[in-house]
Amino acid sequence: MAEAVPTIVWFRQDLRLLDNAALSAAIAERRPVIALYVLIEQQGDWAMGGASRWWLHHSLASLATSLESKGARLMLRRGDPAQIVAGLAAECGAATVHANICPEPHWRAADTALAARLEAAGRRFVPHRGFTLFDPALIKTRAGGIYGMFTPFANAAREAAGPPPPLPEPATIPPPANQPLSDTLADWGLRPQHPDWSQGMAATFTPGEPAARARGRTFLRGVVREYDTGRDLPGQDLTSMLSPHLHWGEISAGSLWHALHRRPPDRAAQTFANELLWREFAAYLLWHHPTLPDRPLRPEFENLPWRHDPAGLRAWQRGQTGIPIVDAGMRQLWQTGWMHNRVRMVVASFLVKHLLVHWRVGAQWFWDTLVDADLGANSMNWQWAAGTGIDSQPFFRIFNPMTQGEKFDADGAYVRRFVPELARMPDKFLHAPWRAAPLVLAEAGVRLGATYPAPIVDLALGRARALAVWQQTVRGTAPASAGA
DNA sequence: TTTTGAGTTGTTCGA
DNA sequence: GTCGAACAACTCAAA
Repeated sequence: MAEAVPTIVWFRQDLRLLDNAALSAAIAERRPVIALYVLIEQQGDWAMGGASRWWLHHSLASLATSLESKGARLMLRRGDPAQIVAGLAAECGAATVHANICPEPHWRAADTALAARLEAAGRRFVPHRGFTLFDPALIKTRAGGIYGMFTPFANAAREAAGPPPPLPEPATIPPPANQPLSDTLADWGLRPQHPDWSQGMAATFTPGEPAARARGRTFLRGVVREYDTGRDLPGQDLTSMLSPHLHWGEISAGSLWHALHRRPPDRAAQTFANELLWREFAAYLLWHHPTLPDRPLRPEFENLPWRHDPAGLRAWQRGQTGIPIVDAGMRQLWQTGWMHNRVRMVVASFLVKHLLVHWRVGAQWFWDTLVDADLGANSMNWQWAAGTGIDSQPFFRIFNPMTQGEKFDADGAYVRRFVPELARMPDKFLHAPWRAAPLVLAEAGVRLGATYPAPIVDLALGRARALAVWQQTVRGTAPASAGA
């Protein structure tokens, strides 16, 4: 029998075996399957961040193990993806390349380039839906436009054709007779060294499909019941923490969607389904607005007078702003590669509104430090925080971080965990130590400006200044009584 | 085409 | 401490 022609399945942000349309389609061809991952040597602002690289290393190691248990091997190559994949197809004579579609502009550009190269060589690129629940190209307003608000989008999505039932994990994956050459994962240097700052992440997360499935199961069996109210409380572990697993595709959004819809409908499960639709909306917006990471969706905000404030930015990044809930969030991010959603809104609002630092600067810090860094979600949410994007709510909605702390971390469990120097402060002043009398501070062992910073910005003045700037930009008029 | 109802997540003030 | 109104009128999407 002649050497069988292999087919290629190209993994990107779908590092899983279960419910993987590209993988299942490749196996269905009944040819030897070459599983491939290509590391992109991407330059520029949105090159993969440090936390993402750490996650990717471990997720690829996990995927390689899973593939080996099915009889296949994971090929690793690095370089320009279209060139690498087309080159490998030529090298091994593959007729088809299967991949799951990703919404990021660089992946779409790579797919277009690859499809052209393959076609020119008489081969075929076969894209599949994998990252999103719905095909972003098919969700349009009645007038044929692109949705700019969440609720109408979500309503339309619920009426559209949803994800098919999850595909089973393949029993075996037939390998080619001759394995192409592969890079060695360790040589890619994705893990941090000198120093190795990944311990906090490793203590919080386990990358890879088995851990993703386990977390999904645990969440859907228990925690989701309290999701409706509990998800807003950063001091309690009542969120799914599935975001990095979803970003890397270790678990598919579709399988979670179906698991939710197999349950009797309750408010908590509906709230979680809504969060999946927010993830969907972010991918949709990035699909239709590829400039989302760099340009405000509302162009008048190009000219907002952002401040250059290296000292303020550094204090924010290190969790040394003197605002406890902000510092707790930024330290959680630095230590664990993740931040509670409620606190993300607070720290983003603080940077953008109180410090008047450009939202893209904040987005880039998140990009480098989050294990769940996702171009669509990160860009959409920072534009939301800055009021430059999808939300047409009034511009004067400015989070007061002290009030947010008192409301959502009333017992101070979150702040005390990540800002231990304030642990002995009484609840009443924990979120505003600058308001405490000297005796109270002394009894708690706190010296403002020494053991913990004094606030780097007066919250009332910062709010007034932001109101003035946004009002000027939105209405083109100076406010009646500018506070700054 | 025009009209109409509604929009993730807030804060402050004054009764 | 709690509650409702004001903030200020904009943009989106559907009818």
